[in-house]
Amino acid sequence: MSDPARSPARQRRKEARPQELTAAALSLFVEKGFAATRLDDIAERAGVSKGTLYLYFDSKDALFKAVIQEGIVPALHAGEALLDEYDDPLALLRAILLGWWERIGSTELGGIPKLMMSEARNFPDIAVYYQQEVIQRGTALLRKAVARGIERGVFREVDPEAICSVLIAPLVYRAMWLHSFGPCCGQETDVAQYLHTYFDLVLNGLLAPAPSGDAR
Amino acid sequence: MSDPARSPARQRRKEARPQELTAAALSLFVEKGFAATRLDDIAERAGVSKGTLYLYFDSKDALFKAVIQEGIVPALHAGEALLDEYDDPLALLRAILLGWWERIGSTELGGIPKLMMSEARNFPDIAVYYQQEVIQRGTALLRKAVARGIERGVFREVDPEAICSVLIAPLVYRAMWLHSFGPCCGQETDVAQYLHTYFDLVLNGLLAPAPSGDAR
DNA sequence: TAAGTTACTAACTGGTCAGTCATTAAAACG
DNA sequence: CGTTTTAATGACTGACCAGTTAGTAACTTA
Repeated sequence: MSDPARSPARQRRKEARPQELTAAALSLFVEKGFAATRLDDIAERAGVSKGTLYLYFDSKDALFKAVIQEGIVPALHAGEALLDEYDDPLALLRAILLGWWERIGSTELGGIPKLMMSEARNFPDIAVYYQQEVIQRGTALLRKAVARGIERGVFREVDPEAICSVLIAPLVYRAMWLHSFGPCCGQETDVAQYLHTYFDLVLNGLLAPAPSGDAR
Repeated sequence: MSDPARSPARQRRKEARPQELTAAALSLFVEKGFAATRLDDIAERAGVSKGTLYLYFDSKDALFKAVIQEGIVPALHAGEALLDEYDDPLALLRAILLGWWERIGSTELGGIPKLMMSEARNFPDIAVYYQQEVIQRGTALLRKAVARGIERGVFREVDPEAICSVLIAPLVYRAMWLHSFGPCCGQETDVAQYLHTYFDLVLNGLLAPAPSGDAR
C-alpha cells in the first residue's frame, strides 16, 4: 500500500532546516503578506510538516523575525567594505548603488523592503530594529560617499541626509515593484535602461559644474 | 438598565454609510494590511455593527475594491487638468509633482500606494486595474510634461518612460514611509527640506545646460 | 397613533489556522 | 542486532473571524 514515490522517506537534516524554512517563509511572506501566509504552506514548500517548523521556531512571529534578521545582516557588511575599496566619490557612489541592486534589489532579498514596509506597523519592535540596523546603517554609508564627494568639490553642496533617501528611493521602489505589480501586470521597461536613466539623472543632478577650463 | 450614554441611539443614515465605511476600511487596511484587519474593527470605527457593513458591501473583497476605486478616481482628474493650466514645462512638472504630494502623498490617500503594493499579488485583477487606471495614466501625464520640456529644449534628452518612474519614486517612497516606519520610528527629516532637496536634485539633473549667453 | 417599511443590530455558525502532542521511524550507540 | 535517542510527523483542539439571520427600533404614511 505504501508508495515511497508519493511520500519520500522522511529525512533528518537538522542543520539545513532553519535555512530552508526561512527561505520558504521569505518567499511566501513577500508574496502574500504575513497574515495571509499559512504555516502549512511554508512547511510544505520547505519539504517538511508543520510540526517540524515548531522544532526550530517558537511561533509564527519568531519565524518572521528570523526571516528579517537572517536576510539582512550578511548583506550589510559587503556594502560597508566598499568605503575603503573605492577612493573616487563618483565610483564609490556607483558601486554602492549598483551593488545594492545586484546583491539585494534584483535577488530574493529584494522582497524584504516590501515585506518590512507592509508589516512595520504590525511589528513595531522589528520595525525599529530594521530602521536602526538596516536603514540607518545603509543611509550612513551613502552619506559618507556623498560627503566625500562634496568635500572634494566633485558634488554640489546638497543636504546629505535628505539626498540619501532621494537617491535610494528609485532602486527600492523598483525592487518593490518586482515583488508586487511585476508578476501581475505587463512587463516593465528594461532594468538596464532604467538603471542607466536613473544614474544619468542623479549624477547630472549631483555633479558640480565642471571647473572652468576642465576639458571634460 | 439601559444606558443611553454607553450605547447611543442607533442612527439611520443610509447616504453617508458607504463613505464612512470605506474611510474606516482604508485607514485600517493601510495600518494592518487586508488580511489582518477584522471587519468588526472597521464597523466599530465607522460607528456601526458588522451586519450593517454587509448591507453596503457584498464581501470583504468587495470592500477592498471599493476602497481602492473610491480613493483614486477623483484624484486623477485634478492632475490631468494641469496640462492645460501650465505652459512652462518646468512649472508644469513642479505643479504635477508637488500637487501629487499635497493632494495624495501627504493625505490619507497616501496610504493607498502602500496598501496596493502590499496586496497586489493577492488581488491580481485589482492590481491590473490600478496599474492601468492609476499608474499608467499618472505616468502618461508626467511623460507629456517631460516630453514638452525636451521638445522646447528646456530639458536634456532623456528616456521619457524611465524617467517618470525615477521622478515619482522618491515621493511615493516617502508617502509609504509615513504609513509604515513613520509611526514606529523616530521622526524623519522635515518634509519641506526633503521636497526641496528632491526638486533641487531632479531639476538639476533634468535641465539642459543653459544656452551660451543666457544669464541664468 | 396604528400599521407598514427598512436601516440596523447582536447572537450565531461553520470553516480556517496557529499551536500541541502522542506516535513513528531514522540515526547513533553498545 | 537490540536498545536508546531524537528528528519528524499528522491528527487534534481551541480561538478567531467572515458571513448569516432572526429580531429590533427608527422613520414613514395614513
